Amino acid sequence: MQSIGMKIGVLSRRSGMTVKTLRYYEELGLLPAIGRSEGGYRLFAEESLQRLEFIRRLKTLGLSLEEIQGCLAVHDAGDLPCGDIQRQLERQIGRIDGQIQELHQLRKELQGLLAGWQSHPAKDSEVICPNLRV
Amino acid sequence: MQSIGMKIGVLSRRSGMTVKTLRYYEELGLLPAIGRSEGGYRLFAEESLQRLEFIRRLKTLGLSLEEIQGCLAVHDAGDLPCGDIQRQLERQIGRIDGQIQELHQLRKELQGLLAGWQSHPAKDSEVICPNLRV
DNA sequence: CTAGACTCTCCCGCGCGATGGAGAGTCGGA
DNA sequence: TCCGACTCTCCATCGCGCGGGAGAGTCTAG
Repeated sequence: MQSIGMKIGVLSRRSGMTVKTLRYYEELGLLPAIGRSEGGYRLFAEESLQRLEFIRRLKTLGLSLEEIQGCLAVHDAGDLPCGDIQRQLERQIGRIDGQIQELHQLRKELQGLLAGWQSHPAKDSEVICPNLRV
Repeated sequence: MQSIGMKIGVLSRRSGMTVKTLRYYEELGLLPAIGRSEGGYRLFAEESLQRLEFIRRLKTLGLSLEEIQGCLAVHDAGDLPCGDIQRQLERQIGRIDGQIQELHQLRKELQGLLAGWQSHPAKDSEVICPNLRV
């Protein structure tokens, strides 16, 4: 007695992802089906559940589907993807640091403007908002 | 002798924004033209330059075109938009703080994972990456 | 008068990760 | 046999701020 794979609706309920999303992932190559039923239905292996947990986890960590696909390709080649994932996560920290920097910079600029803000400045026909001088 | 308005190419060169962008802004109602020439060309007033500087400034501060449009509507009603802009900038600071929070949270999570990362963990057929336990 | 610069409208595409719906086919239980 | 649940493919849409290009018309200098 061998497993013949589950249909997409079952995988959807067991994984908590929508049918649409699963088809989308399959289309991208993130989630290979083991085949099709006679009627043309996708059939998925049990391992698909692990795979989806993995995808979900890396997504919450901010990786793109493309990056996740890279990690899965290493896994599918039979290797432990840990090294690859480590590099991706380090890259992700770098991106986050960059974004935090930018946001701090922007926040500083906004704070500076608001610090000197005058609610009722003299009108100046040359500018739209005297506080911004533009 | 009165100004008859400038064509879009002139405004583009003087403002540093592309013709496409100017048409887009006009379509959104951000940048009203004073009319059309006989041949159907958009004609813009000198004030369009101030307006574009204003838009550019608020864009660099992270406001959406829709929010900017709100500020310009106040201006066009004859009022100083400073109060409105102040509220928008405060909102923007709030959004930024939220984003910074999220990024810090995510960074913390990533750091935590990488801190205990093992380059060559024992293989575990139940998971794809033992370091993530998924 | 003509070449070429300029402008017009209209429609498509991008990134990213999906979501929604139409219309058709498949499957299982009563 | 028939209903309803399920699945299929294909195509469109979202947000956001534009960019590209086709095909047609307009203006201006020589």
